[in-house]
Amino acid sequence: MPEALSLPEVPRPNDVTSQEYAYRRLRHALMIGAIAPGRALTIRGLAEAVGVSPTPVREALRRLSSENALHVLENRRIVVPEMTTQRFEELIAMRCCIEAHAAERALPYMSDVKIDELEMLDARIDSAFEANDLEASTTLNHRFHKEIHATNPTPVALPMIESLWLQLGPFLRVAAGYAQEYYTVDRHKEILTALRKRDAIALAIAMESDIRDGVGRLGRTALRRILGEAA
Amino acid sequence: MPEALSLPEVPRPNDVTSQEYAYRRLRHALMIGAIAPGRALTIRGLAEAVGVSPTPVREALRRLSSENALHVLENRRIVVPEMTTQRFEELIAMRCCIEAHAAERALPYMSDVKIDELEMLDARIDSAFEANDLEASTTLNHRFHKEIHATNPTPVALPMIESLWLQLGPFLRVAAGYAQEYYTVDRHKEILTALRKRDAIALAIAMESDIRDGVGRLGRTALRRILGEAA
DNA sequence: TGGATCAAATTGTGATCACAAAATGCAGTT
DNA sequence: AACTGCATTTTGTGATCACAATTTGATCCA
Repeated sequence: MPEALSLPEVPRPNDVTSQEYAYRRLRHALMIGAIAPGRALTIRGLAEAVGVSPTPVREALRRLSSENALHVLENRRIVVPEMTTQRFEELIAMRCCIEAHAAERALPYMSDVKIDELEMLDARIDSAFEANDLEASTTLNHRFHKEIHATNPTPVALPMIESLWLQLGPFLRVAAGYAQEYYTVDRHKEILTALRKRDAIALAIAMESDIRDGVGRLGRTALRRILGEAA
Repeated sequence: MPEALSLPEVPRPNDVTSQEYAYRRLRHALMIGAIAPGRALTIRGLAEAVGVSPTPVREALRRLSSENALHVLENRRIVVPEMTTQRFEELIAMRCCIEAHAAERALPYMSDVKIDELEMLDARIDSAFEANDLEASTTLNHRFHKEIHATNPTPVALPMIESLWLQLGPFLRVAAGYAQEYYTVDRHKEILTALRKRDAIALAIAMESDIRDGVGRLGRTALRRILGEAA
């Protein structure tokens, strides 16, 4: 019998369907790395954990699978995907590609008050970081990026970016566990500077640096150690 | 009562689930533009059209929604998204961004025999194009691009690219209907030349030109006319 | 003619059940 | 101790049913 799965609580407004609620619970758990790569998920197990019947859970699982946050094996068993060097490198490269693109397109719509708000958000990220609060730091970092990309409302880019975050999520906690000190040079400051100057090229570079230095460096060292141990 | 929905047939191997089959039927229909933007889809209607019960259809619909090929309104009604100038421009720009990226990364893995195969595929596209066979021409064009991107097996990029095709699909037939003569300069030749030279920059440029000149130009004129008529 | 009202039909949602396939656990054998 | 064979349990799948919300369409009134 698999150990019971506990999903972090998530607020449930009155009008959300069971399917949507199951989706949010599971998605949030994956996003903050609460479920380890390789973990197998059963429909009935999730149904019990969330407190709904199997039917809405199945729909939630299909959604997550389509976002590539879950993987359905040929056995039809559903698992959190394992991370490999190749996949990790691809995810980071794709994040750079799309997020630089999205940031550049958002730049013309960026206002000074918006940049002020981003600066305040960055301060909160620093606090969460110093407090070693991985969940808050991850969530706030996502919000920082999302606020930038969503300045120009982009129905196309945002879902793709969030899918990439979701795919990196489960690996985050693993990576953080392997890095003795997971600090990052604060590239957000460079992003903010580029925004203030309305410098598209500097913005793209800063965005790429932030991604590669943050998750990128963290994950690479973690992967090296994991693979090293396995060998 | 809404007019009955007829979905193009799709082969059904013995071991595919009803849910997967419903997904494939609907996805293919959307991809080749067989369902018009704005069309509302009902679960029971689809279940009857596909010949399964509502349950697997619901899962298929969730998958397509997560790929942004369908849109769930607040009424919980599910519709094929309408195309707007902004969304169209975004989809094309995103295709350029990701497909150029993917093609560049595939380039080092490209063999001469593979390029030969692509050349033969391109010839078939020309034939389908001259025969005014929109479905075949669309399918083969997708295959041409997919063969390039999948040269380096990319579990990350491919699903995102296909999601973009899927979002453009329903609009394709509309666009083709508005263009009196939908011909395109054959940019595939430029792509092939860049591949043979192993020229990454030329490849990215050719890829972008192909996308913008093909669907891009076609859609832009169509949108202009549609919006012109509406005004 | 245009708009409000209300009953009937339609639709999405979620739980339950039955079934088949796969995984699991336990003997028994070598 | 390791492997095989078989019964049991677990698991995914799909159909059906009940229920609530929405939509539809006809009727009535101004």
